[in-house]
Amino acid sequence: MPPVEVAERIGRANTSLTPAERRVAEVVLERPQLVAFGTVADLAEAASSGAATVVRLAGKLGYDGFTGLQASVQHSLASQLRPAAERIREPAATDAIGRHLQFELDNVSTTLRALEAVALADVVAHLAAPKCRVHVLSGDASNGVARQMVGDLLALRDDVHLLDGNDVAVRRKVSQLRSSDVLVTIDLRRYDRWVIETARSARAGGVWCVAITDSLLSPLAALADRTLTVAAASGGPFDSHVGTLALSNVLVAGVADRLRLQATDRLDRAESAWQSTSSLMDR
Amino acid sequence: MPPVEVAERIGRANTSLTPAERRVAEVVLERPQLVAFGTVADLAEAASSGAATVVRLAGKLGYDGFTGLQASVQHSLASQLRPAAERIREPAATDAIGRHLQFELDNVSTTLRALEAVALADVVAHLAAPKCRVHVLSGDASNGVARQMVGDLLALRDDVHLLDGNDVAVRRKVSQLRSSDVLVTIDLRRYDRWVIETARSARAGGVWCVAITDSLLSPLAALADRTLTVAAASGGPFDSHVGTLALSNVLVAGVADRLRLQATDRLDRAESAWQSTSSLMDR
DNA sequence: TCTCGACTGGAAGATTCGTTCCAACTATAG
DNA sequence: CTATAGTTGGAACGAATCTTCCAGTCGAGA
Repeated sequence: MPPVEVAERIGRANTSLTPAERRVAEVVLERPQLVAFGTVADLAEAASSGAATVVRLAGKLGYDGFTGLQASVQHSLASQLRPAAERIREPAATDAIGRHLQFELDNVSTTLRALEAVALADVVAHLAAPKCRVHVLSGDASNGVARQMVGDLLALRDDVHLLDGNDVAVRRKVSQLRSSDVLVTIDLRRYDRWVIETARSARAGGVWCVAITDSLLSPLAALADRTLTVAAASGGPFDSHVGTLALSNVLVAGVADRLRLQATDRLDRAESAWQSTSSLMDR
Repeated sequence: MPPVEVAERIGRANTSLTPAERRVAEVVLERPQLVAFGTVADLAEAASSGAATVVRLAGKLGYDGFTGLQASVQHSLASQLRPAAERIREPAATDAIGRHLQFELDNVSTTLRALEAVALADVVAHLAAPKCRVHVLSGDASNGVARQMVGDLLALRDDVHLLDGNDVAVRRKVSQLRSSDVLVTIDLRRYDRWVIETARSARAGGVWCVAITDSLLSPLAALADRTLTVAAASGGPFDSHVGTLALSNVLVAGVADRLRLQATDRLDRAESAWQSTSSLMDR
């Protein structure tokens, strides 16, 4: 939602900006109103820089001083104002992007609204249980989201595993499950047979199962101890897993909240490891 | 569309306005941007009145001079500028789920609104190019989303690869890139150094690069041919990649649209393979 | 360690802007 | 026709803002 004109120029000047100028540029992108309505001093304060730096940035971007930059932002904002009011009356989304936007907003909204607090708390409690092992099982279509969940949970606790690989490997892993383990199964309509069967055999072994699926009528829901439903409507050829990922984020945040002490310790250790190898960069 | 605050006051003072003041008030209602962005002189000229009349009107409306009137209009305009339409419906943001809901809705909304049609078309064209190979490179935190994208694209076309594994493997793969290839790099702030360096060396080899990142000021944006920005605000400990996934879905849908014939053929073959092994179930 | 260059923010100067004052103008009542 | 109250816009004043200049600071390289 930042103005296109200035965003374009900032992107072009990206490499030639000094640190202080970069701070100002970030504020310009993130808070355009401050540029449109505010003054040089306001921007400078928000960016923790001097007024001169603000003016220099404007010049570097090709504008005629801060006045030129401000005029550009005002123009962009004004053009965003009219259509905004008119689009509200007209919910019809003609363009492809707008159609996707509606689908995805609806997926997120439907998925999270359907999530009940008690169900969430129950699942989180199991995922945060200290001595259990967590296994994530996913249909092929949602494999990436499942990996995302595993990765996030691994940053918070040990013993989180994705059940994948070939059929033999999965069967071997499932045979090793303990009754104290937790299984998260993610699969939507057009269910993968092997996923269902794997989940069923795990359940038969006494593993506590939570299903993340598209309907309470799903075969997954039939064998799970808890079922969380997701919306996956899409404007494209495949199901959208945006709602699923949003749900995963809520679960992960819940686990992080429960494991605050251990998790922060874990994160700190990871952080210091990154620091020592300087494998992360801020800019 | 006119700001409620001033409209209210103008309506209240309706009868006590002089002719010239009335002309100014009309302009204020019909062209609020002129008040928000302009000066006393601008308003006076638009209303064919003197500057003093403008100031007098502001005082009559109960504002502290023109400055007060302008501040009021700016405030109203700024509130109309945000995607407040979705937030207002939400009753409150007290519970954890509601907070996540707001974050994720905003991520999706901001990300897809920032997507320009021409940029989308350009990226889709490259991703759908017949003879090129597509490589996806991702930071650790967005690994799952990257895999999701690779999986979806693989359902539509050949030669889509995720650049991962150990450092040596990645370097080997990068060294094999051709100038006709396409590289999709996904990484957000706290950029993984190896991702940036890998992308840079690929770019040096003439590979067409698209960056999916959180800001135009990202180091990725500096070296990419195209940059798509995503919003990743989160109520949890980690960045949310919901917006990124939504963007990926739009890209995938675009590619599917371009490759309709080949893609449907591909999907049909996959479908029949599933059918023959009955590896998918409807219920 | 020293030098040179780039970067940065404070301060002065120039400009614009908001406010106020007041003379000119208009309309209405006597 | 005249006088008075109300209205209006130009002009001056003071405040705020933008711009420019410059000395201090930091870091890289010799």
